[in-house]
Amino acid sequence: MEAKKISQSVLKRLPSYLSYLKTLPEEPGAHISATALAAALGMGEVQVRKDLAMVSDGGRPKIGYLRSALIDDIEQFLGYDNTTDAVLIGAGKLGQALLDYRGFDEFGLNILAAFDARPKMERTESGKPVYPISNLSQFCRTHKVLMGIITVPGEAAQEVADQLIAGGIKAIWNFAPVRLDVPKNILVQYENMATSLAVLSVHLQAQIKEEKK
Amino acid sequence: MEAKKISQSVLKRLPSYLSYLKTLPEEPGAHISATALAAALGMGEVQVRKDLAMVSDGGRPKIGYLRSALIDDIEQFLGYDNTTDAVLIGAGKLGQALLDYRGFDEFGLNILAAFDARPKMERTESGKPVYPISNLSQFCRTHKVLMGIITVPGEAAQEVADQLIAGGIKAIWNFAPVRLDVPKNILVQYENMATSLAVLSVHLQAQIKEEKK
DNA sequence: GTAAAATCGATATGTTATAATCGATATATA
DNA sequence: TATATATCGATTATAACATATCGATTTTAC
Repeated sequence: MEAKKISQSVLKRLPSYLSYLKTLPEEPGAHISATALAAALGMGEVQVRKDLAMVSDGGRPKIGYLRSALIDDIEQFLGYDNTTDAVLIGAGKLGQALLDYRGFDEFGLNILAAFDARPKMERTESGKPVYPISNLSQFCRTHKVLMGIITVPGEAAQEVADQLIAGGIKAIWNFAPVRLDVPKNILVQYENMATSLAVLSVHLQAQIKEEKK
Repeated sequence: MEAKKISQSVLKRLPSYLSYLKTLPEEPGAHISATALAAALGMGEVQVRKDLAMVSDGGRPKIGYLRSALIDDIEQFLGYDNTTDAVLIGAGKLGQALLDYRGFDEFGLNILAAFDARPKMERTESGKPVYPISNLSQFCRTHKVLMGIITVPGEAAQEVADQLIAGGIKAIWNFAPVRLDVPKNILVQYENMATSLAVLSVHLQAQIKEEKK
């Protein structure tokens, strides 16, 4: 199955399928239909079928997809089968939470080390080293790191990004609440709590208004 | 300016405008044009104009929008002018990071207290109380809390959600990597790191492939 | 062996979001 | 005062996306 071009929307739905499939028991010959998947996740069955058709080619009528094969297909498509190395900058609470999160290897993500302007410790709880930020771009170059995770305060984020790019990084996962100015071949994925809050807030306002009626 | 219905996409862009506007100097009579905003954020100027037209009505040709009025309009639209109370469940690293984040009041969000299955402390660094989870729904009812923030491990998330709903909550901000089963008048906003990772991962795969050529 | 049921895949339709174009308006400058 | 310029706002066109419908295929049950 060779990918051509995939829309952002489809791409963002794939992890849901994957995570649901993994909750299912691991019976060797177990199959699952697009219909069943759709019902379980509360989505349209046509959409699920179309999405799966993008990454796999194994659906059989009356049977569905072979669970294990489907998992492999999605993981391969998402590139979770080969691990990518990353560095994290900003060893505050949020940074440590990410550093010690054990679930990332499931996504093929391996955080090599953390950097901080003023390291308070040599290693995190899970044993990841914490270096001073001055070594950052050097480290990225020598270890051929492709991804940087930014968890520093907003004021420092742009400078960190610049150093990451100088170190040869190709993608940035940005938790700082600022927009980064980067060359256009660098992908920045914003983990934007503000947008989530906006959605929630507007919903709550509407609820409150509704109740007053 | 009374809102009718607004699309999710527009809604999610509004915080960007707001945050950019706030970085501008606070000169009393300062104006900003939709064109300038678009250029600064790297977006299409038409889209910006349409978005702003949804929440404000003050654009004047050759002048643009009055900065302060525009900020007020967006904030009012997003409901950031009246604060909503929230509780947070799961006082691990991520939970503490959110508890101690001082930026939430800017969004009208006020976290009253944290709950944990096994509280390790009475108060967090910033002085927020940490209670045992058994008091959760009682607390929500007596304080009329409308929003719950879930930062527990995936296995515990559904049970926490049930208790929140029993306590009368209307919206859930879910950081646990599972889909929650809730009544349909309850809004669940997923803070889904997996989707972000998927986007990043696919981009990196493409980059690597590109380089090999 | 045949019929029924269920599922896939493809095509078609409708809806929504994005982008482009054009005229109107207000300010600044000559 | 008149003209040029920049910006808004509305209208229209384009594209992406989600949803619905249909036929083909395969398994199961009788």
